[in-house]
Amino acid sequence: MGRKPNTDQRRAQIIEALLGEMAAVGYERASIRSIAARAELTPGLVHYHFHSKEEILLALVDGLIAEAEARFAPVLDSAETPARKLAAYISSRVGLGPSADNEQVRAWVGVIAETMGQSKVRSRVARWLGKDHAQLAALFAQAGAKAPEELAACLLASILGSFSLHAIRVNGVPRGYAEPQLLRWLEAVLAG
Amino acid sequence: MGRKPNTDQRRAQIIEALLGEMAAVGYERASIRSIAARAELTPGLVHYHFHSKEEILLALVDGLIAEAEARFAPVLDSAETPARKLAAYISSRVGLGPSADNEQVRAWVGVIAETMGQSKVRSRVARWLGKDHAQLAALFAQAGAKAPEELAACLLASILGSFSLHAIRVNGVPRGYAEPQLLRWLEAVLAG
Amino acid sequence: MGRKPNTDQRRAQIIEALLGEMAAVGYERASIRSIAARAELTPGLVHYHFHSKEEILLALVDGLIAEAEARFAPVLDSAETPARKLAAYISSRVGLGPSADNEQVRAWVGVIAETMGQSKVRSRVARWLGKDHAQLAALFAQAGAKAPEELAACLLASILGSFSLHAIRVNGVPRGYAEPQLLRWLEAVLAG
Amino acid sequence: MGRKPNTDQRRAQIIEALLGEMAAVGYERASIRSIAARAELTPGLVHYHFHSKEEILLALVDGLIAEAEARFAPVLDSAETPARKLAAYISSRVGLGPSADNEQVRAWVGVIAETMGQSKVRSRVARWLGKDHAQLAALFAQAGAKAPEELAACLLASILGSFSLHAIRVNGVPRGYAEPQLLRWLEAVLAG
DNA sequence: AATGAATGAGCATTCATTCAT
DNA sequence: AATGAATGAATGCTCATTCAT
Repeated sequence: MGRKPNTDQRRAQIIEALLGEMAAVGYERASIRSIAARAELTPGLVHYHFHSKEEILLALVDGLIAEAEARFAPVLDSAETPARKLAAYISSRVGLGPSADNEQVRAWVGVIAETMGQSKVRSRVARWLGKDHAQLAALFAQAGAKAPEELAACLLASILGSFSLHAIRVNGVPRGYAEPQLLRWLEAVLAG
Repeated sequence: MGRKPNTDQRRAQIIEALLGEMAAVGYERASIRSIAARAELTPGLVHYHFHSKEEILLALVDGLIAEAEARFAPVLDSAETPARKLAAYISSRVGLGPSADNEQVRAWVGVIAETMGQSKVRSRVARWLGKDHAQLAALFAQAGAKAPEELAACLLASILGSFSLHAIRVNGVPRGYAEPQLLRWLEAVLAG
Repeated sequence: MGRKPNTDQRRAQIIEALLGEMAAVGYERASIRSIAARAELTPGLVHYHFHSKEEILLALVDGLIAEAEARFAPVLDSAETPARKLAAYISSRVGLGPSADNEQVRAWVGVIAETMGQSKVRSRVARWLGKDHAQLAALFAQAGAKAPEELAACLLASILGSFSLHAIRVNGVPRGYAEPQLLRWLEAVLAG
Repeated sequence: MGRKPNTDQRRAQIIEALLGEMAAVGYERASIRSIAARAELTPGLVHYHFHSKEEILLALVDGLIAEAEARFAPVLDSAETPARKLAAYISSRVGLGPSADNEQVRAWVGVIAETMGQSKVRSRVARWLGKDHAQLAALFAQAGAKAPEELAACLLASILGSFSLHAIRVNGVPRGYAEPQLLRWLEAVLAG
């Protein structure tokens, strides 16, 4: 009857290891060896569970996207007004708490960079951000704001940028600045 | 007697080629060969003018920073109030026009990613952003805004993020959204 | 499950190939490619079994030293007087017979040269020769010879030099001169 | 009328620089650049005065041989008996004094190693040592020693080996051991 | 499912040498 | 005589990937 398949667990292990490597050294400098070492596996086994290095990256990207969506979806439903939904979006993206995962934020910066040279990564990320953008623009429109598409873009940019700023570790940048300031901005924008 | 040095020109050529490669495929996938090919030089000559690949990157980073500073410095002096200086900063960073260089923006995204794995790149970028952050925070303070350091960070993040968003080429994001929306945000924030 | 390791055999193969290359062209001109070709392996595999070229050299040096020691150790114990031990030492080093390995002698000359630029090689060789020197000096002292440390040095030098002379292939130098002449010298020195 | 040719001086400068580099890192690791730097010249100029790197080495070898011969020739004539001539030979080769040139000794070890891979170097060194060997053998024969050719080989080996031992810097080896011990050996050998 | 050997292309870099000035 | 740019082959090494066990 063979042994129990553990593919799912192994894949998760490997994806997690790539996340760590990307946060530490970036995608290109993460080798199959170093990923395997971090996952406490052998290099051969990594290729048994993933056809290629790119495939691990794509799985990681899918996972990061799914997690981000999972953080927003429940609040989206419970918030009642467009304004509250927008506020919930902001909090779900940059709010501190268990989600303020250093490695994940750094991995995102790496993913964004890979976006430029790897079309499959780009198409996944662009499709997701496009969807988010449309949703946010709709909420801004429902809330009666002017130039809702520009506002949505501005919000997305601020969030992505806060990841970069965090990754660069710039001196003088206060911790946890993003959520209150973006909420303040949201209020002003919806008011005027 | 002897041959006229042309190192300055060659170095500029090579740096420009790296800029193009980074915009196209990122730093790690830019090989000395591809850089040389883009600059129409031989690989050996690249190493004659630069000790290492990292050195080219550092020169590129220095150049990008110098250019960004050169765009802001003149307007800083001519603007008379802190509010106008902040507005000038925004325009100098994200304003469209001859400076809206596609390649440069994409190169910046690559540089930010390299920030995570190459300490020399990080220290240069972080030092520069730290200086900018301090300057912006001071201007916000002079303009009487609350939480000036957070505002400065928020502004920097929005700018960096607009580069990422641009590089990813997300569907639905309107062109040139950043300048008007950031100026709108600035106004609101300074109004109180 | 899994594949049987053959690293030991492969490493031996590679070390042997370096020995041959060193005898033929010296260490610096022995490339990983030429070593691999001689061992009938691919260059990548050489680096799979050895981290670096230097590591192969160090393994070779260790092997040469171990072999030299293995040739002397048994006779050391069976010889009964200091004089006989010294004679045994000479024979074990320069005696003709199955051990008069042309390649090995030439490799030694290469190793001695590498001693000058590679500190790890030097420290290994110097430590071993230092031990031998001390042992020889003690034996000379026990045999009642004057200036035992000088004699030990002179003996070591004569042996090393015989390797060089052999490698250079000087015309007129008779084969197998070293053992009888060094034994003759030993007798004279112990006599008076 | 053009400038005064300084080729001879430049060539001497370059040869001297190679000597220093060989003593420091060996022939293969001495690059034209490093040789030029040591000679305080430009790399291009090195190739103006020497057609190739090998040519510099050959000139250095010729110089080293000429110097060694120049040290022995005068004493050879002034010494009256074969025994004294042999003693003079030993002193001229390993005697301390102004001739105990560290760099030169180390360079010799490097030359001997190059002997193995570069036939032109080998032929020069082998021819010279062959001449010396014949001369020494003749002197031993005139002095009535048995096996003069073996003795001559043994003497040459002892001298070459003392260079190696010096280059390796073995702990415990007393300074200046070679001359007295070789003279002692000479006496014994001629007596018996 | 897992191991570790094996491959071959590619990498940054070094270097002797040539050449225009 | 001298400089410094330019070339192209070679080097040690890394790495994703494949494969036998």
